[in-house]
Amino acid sequence: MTFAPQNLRRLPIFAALSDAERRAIASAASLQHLARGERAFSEGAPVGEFFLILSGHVKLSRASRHRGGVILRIAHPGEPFGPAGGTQGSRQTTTAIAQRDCLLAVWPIETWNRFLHDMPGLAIGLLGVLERRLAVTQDRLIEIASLDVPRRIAHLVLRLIDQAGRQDGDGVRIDFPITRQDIAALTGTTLHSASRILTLWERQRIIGGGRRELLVRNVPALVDLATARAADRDAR
Amino acid sequence: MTFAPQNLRRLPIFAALSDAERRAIASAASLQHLARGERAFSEGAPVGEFFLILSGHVKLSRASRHRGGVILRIAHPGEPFGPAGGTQGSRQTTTAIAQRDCLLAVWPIETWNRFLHDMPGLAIGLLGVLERRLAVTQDRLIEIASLDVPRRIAHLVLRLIDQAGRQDGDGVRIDFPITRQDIAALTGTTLHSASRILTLWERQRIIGGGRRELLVRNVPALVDLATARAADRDAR
DNA sequence: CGCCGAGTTTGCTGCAGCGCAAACATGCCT
DNA sequence: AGGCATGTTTGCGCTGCAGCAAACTCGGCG
Repeated sequence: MTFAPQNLRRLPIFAALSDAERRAIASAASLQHLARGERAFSEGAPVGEFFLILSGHVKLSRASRHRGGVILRIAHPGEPFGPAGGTQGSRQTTTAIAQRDCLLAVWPIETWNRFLHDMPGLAIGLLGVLERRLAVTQDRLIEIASLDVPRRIAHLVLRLIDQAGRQDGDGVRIDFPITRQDIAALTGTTLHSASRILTLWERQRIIGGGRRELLVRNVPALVDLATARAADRDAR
Repeated sequence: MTFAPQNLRRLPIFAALSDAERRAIASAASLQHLARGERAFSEGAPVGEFFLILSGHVKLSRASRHRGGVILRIAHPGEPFGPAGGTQGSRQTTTAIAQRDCLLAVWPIETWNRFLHDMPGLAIGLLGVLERRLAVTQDRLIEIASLDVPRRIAHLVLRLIDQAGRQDGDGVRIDFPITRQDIAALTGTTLHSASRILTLWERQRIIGGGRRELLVRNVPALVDLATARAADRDAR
């Protein structure tokens, strides 16, 4: 994605703005490159900027004393991250790490807040984005609170397909690198449990891939695994 | 709380509005009573109204085939519920049940959306509310993903104190009725596990109360339980 | 081109906590 | 005042999965 006003129009966050407003926002942005593994900010750091992903994927995680850490979400191209709306909190609550090389649009937080107050459509757009984010977070909360580990992972993979799936020959490829550890941190389990389950599914030809890769060969089977009632216990 | 514009000013959602705007919003509302156990809407029903709690507490829950169901949040006086921002989704994703008798302000969703577009300050206010809600939901996600059951319950009780605590003689009382089942559904565990833990804490004089009641006698002890590293395993 | 480290697989063991079952308490309704 | 429904406690067995340990594999770097 190039960073031009006509592309910005396609983004939900900017949908309710006029062309002039989009141009003003675009021209106030600076671009930032982030290599894989680099971080845009760390947990606890003062909030200084508002970020929008132009290309790449950013992992937002929080450390937890027990377990390795939990991933709150993975942000995809076109999505903002950093201070949710810009209005609250002066410290970052998460650490942002690039899953792959990224190009980011960046605004100083004061500039962003000025836009937010001057352009009513921006608040509306951001409201929609936050609503959607809240809905996804709530879904994950329900899953983690009520499903066992295999079902949680099945739901996660389906969500990843939805957010970042790309048709690829005989299946759907998740188009950014993701480790078993990441999958564990996204579903509230351990690397070991996640690895076991994915290996099993690979043997069943439901998924494929390798190191840092994830390819879903049989989506319907995954849907079954995600939704089936306990009673179908036919592992191995 | 009476439903008058000068009281509305104190609510975060209306903070950025002018008096005239608040009056317009107030005069467009209708009032609705909800007895304990009654529901404002059910999961899957079409979204028709935007709700604001004037008094009482409303439980927002979602059924899940496994487990009894999960509580997404408990909304308190001054908080809106129903369609998050009003902009997305035509179906309710949760069921809203009164934890105790409630008085609600209600707007038809079209009216609410009109306000949202005509009053820039309203979108800003709602944005802040959603940000806060998202932050709380994320906290819960982290807890449930990384902490064991006793710690999750300790965190929950502390959060309840924060949201609905009222000084009461020798301790802090949660000022709405809440069952062990509710506590289980808020922390992703079973009634039985929750009961065991709370009974233990009652014997240790950390909490008290009875049927549908919760009184915290020793807050620092709870903070310890919530934050202590695994290593302090001194039950009984 | 071989070493090294990051990522992954696999086995084994123990236990937290779920599932089931049943008794019990307490407030509410008639 | 009694009966009933709702909420709570408690016991017990079983198991999913965390926790530890170790081997293995691939890709990249010197």
